[in-house]
Amino acid sequence: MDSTPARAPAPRPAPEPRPASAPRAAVRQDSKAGDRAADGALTGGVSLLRPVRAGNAFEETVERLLQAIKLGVVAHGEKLPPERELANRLGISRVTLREAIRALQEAGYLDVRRGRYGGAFVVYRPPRPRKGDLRRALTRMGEDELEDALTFRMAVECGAARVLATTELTPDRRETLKARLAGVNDAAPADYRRRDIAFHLAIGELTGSPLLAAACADARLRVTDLLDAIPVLGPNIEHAAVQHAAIAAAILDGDPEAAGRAVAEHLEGTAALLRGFLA
Amino acid sequence: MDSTPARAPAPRPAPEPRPASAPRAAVRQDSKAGDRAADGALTGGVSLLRPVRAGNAFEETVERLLQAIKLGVVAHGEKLPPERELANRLGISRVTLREAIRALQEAGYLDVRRGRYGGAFVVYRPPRPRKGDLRRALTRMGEDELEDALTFRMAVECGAARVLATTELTPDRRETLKARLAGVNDAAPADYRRRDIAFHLAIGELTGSPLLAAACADARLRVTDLLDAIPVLGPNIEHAAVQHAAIAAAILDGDPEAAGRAVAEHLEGTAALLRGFLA
DNA sequence: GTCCAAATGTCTAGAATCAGACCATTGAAG
DNA sequence: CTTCAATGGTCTGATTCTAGACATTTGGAC
Repeated sequence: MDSTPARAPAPRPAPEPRPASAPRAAVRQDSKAGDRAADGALTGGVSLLRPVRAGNAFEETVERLLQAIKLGVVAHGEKLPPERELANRLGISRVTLREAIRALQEAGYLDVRRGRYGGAFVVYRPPRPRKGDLRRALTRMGEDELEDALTFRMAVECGAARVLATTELTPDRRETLKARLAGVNDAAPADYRRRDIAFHLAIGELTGSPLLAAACADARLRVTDLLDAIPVLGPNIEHAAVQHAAIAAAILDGDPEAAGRAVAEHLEGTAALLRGFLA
Repeated sequence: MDSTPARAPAPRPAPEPRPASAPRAAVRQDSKAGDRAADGALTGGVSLLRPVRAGNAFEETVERLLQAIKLGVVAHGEKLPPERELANRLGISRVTLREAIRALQEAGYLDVRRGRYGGAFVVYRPPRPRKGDLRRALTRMGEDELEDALTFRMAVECGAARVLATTELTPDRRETLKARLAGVNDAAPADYRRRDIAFHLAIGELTGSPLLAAACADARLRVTDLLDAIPVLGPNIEHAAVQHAAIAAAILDGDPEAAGRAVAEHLEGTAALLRGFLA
């Protein structure tokens, strides 16, 4: 602790649970909404006048990198892109990026080595879930937020699957989808979640729409902590395998409705699983 | 041009067209994707290592407010919330917000009055579209980006409709949906777009998921400039009315598949209309 | 007519962020 | 063993953004 850098004397890589100011009230049904529905002001203000930024650049960067690590986008043993390039891609200055990396390093997610062939290597494996993890994770995000995340994910992934099933897919892309499906089924237990994520993200990415791909990734990572907190059980895996197969089949068949339905069923199952562990 | 303020000597409320560096290649099909599909690195990096922020706070704020105005969330003659409150909701400092408001004022979107009952009043009506507007709007965003936006919107709105049709709706919410539908049908031509937007946004908002509502708003505003650039024609309105009715009916019926299909058809129509004007 | 509340307008000090130049370390190639 | 290229490490000055105090304007209530 000799030469403390300019800022962030105690950076918090796991951003403290937000104040969550008001006590939550399940899905408030804004009763005034109906009044001026026909022609008055739109209620849209709620969605448009929301915060422009989620936090300062440092916090958002830590969050992003942590997501990339937890989702397995950069797997254990791999390294992040060089600082200069990464800073560029993230649209932030190198200084800020380095602060974020340092925070993740101190939190034990990264191992930074210098010199040629150096870099920021990921040293992190999803921990075996322990009892109480789920409760703790839920406390951090709140019930409303969970419902929000689940609903969001349902909509976005169903939509993506539907779109993908409508698209004329190149052989390349068909292969990718099949490979990802096989990947999940072949996965060792320790790697299951990562492969599962890969399959789900593929649906978004194969549409060729960066916006949609980003939305799918966003939707998924909002439930990562929760899902990481429940054990991967045999029967669930088998159940999921059937559903995954149905999703892939519907997409490859070019049947949008079936694709949407299959995804909905699958995610409904996941949501039920989560709720089950909470009850 | 006498007393130039501290910063932003020439704030650009309509952000200059991004460099769009490389010549566009329609939906690049990344042929390397298949290789490591099964177990290697996810391609997800594309979505996760994207820019953390879209610009500086000032630019993003201008953009947001402009969207709120163009989407009609704050209609002509209404005023924005007080600066302090708005700055709070947007999560930025009052100084930054004021700069954004000033820029919009100088660009002729807002009329700011002080004193009690003062505020920033919207003085803007969507201009009558003129020939060439569409081309110009498209030049600003690029073809890839247009396809991206259309795909994104398709997925998100279909998903939202599906979710909404699955939900048990309160009478209140059913009424809101019906009212918005009626609103579009009753609209004077000048107000048509605003009411149309209101109907579409309602689908997202009624799900009760802020994330989903925001995604729907985001999806819609990415095509606002384009849609504002094509005239509102009688036959199209009638066609849209039928489709709107089908969407609402499917949702109120609780038929997710029909809802998804109806939205897909409607948006396909809109997309075709756009492409038609471009061909 | 006076007062007051609600709004915009102004200022300042300090923190966060940036761009870019330069230094230090490392491991491979020659 | 020397050299070199790729990488992380450090520093600095300028810019942007923030928080909060304080000033001014306005129109209604009494």
